[in-house]
Amino acid sequence: MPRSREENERIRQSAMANIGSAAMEVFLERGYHAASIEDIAKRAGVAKGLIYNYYRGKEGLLAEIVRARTDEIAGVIEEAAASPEPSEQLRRIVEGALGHIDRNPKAYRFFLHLQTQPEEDKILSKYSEMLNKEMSRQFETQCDIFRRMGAEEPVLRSLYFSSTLHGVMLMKSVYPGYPVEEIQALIIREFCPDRPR
Amino acid sequence: MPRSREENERIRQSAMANIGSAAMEVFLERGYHAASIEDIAKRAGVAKGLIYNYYRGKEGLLAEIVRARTDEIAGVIEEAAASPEPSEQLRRIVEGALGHIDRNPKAYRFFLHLQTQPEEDKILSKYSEMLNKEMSRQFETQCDIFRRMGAEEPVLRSLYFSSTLHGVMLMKSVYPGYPVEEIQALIIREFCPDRPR
DNA sequence: GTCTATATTTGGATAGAC
DNA sequence: GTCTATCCAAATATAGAC
Repeated sequence: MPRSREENERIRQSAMANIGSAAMEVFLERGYHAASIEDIAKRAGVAKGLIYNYYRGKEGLLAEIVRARTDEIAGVIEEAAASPEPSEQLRRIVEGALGHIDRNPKAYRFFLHLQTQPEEDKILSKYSEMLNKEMSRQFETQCDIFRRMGAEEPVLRSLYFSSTLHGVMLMKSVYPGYPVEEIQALIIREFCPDRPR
Repeated sequence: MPRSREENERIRQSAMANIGSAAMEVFLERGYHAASIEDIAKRAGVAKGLIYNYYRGKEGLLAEIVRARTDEIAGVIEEAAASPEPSEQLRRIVEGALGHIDRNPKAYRFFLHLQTQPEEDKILSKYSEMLNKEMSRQFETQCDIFRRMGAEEPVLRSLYFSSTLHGVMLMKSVYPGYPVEEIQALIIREFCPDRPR
């Protein structure tokens, strides 16, 4: 007796998710170029061939992962924007960004690895581009926040803020024992003035 | 008539340097994994086979480049240490680091790409390790500087300083129009108090 | 000392059986 | 829907001629 359509659909969904998360794991562990389809198939417990049934190939897998990441970045902004207070918004950005990286340092490392890909790499630079674009959006919002806080040079200040924040994320993702908590406090003290004054 | 030993030696030196710098160029342009020996040979204007006469292979070429980089890092510290004034030392570190990256953004990007290589990549993580070690040395010196400046928490402050500095380098190497000059002024204002007080 | 030709390996992708 | 077997391209590395 043939499987029902619903049953098939469920199987497809589950297989696809399974392969997707296996790919995520292997990419984080090995990096994009060094990761092989073979590895991913092994990790997912399926045959190589099956992967091509669900994804366009290695690049298709990456595309999926990058999309998930941009969603995540957008989520942090959205979270921050929910507050009416600019100083509080900034604090949420800091906490959102550092909290996420603290939970999963390998992920940020991977994306950083991706973003530092040489531009000449036509395949990968496309995805690096996507990440940059999302970060640009975040940056715009940030500039607004600084404007509303009455900064003299909001854009420059926002840039300085971003630099610091990304520097911290970078260090955290590269050096295991990095004390995020303390540093986070420093950033907040530096950039987020207390409301009551 | 056979060539003299000196002549041979000269030719060897020159060929080796030629290949080495070609490798550097191609690595910066393409990244380690994507760069092929073929590319490097073409760039150097020699045959593929010859490269193996001078280097152990692709990895040997990378080793050479990383060694050059660690020397460069050490150079910045040395330069800074030449000043007796701690605040001035710090300023030299900032200027040295940012100056270098401004002159050659691709290089920093490449090394960052290398350092964000997943740890599981046994081959590359070795070189990533070498870079980290040199940076640790730099960090130690930095802590001393902050100590001598009378900071309350020199290590934490040094860490924060490094984070900011590397964040700026990261942004500069990824975003073309990044205004290093202005940001550099901000850092110096923040971390390097004027001597006369 | 350098080149050309070739061996070897690896990994992405496809075709067809079950 | 999944697997096995195979193809094909690319790239590292080596052998041997000049």
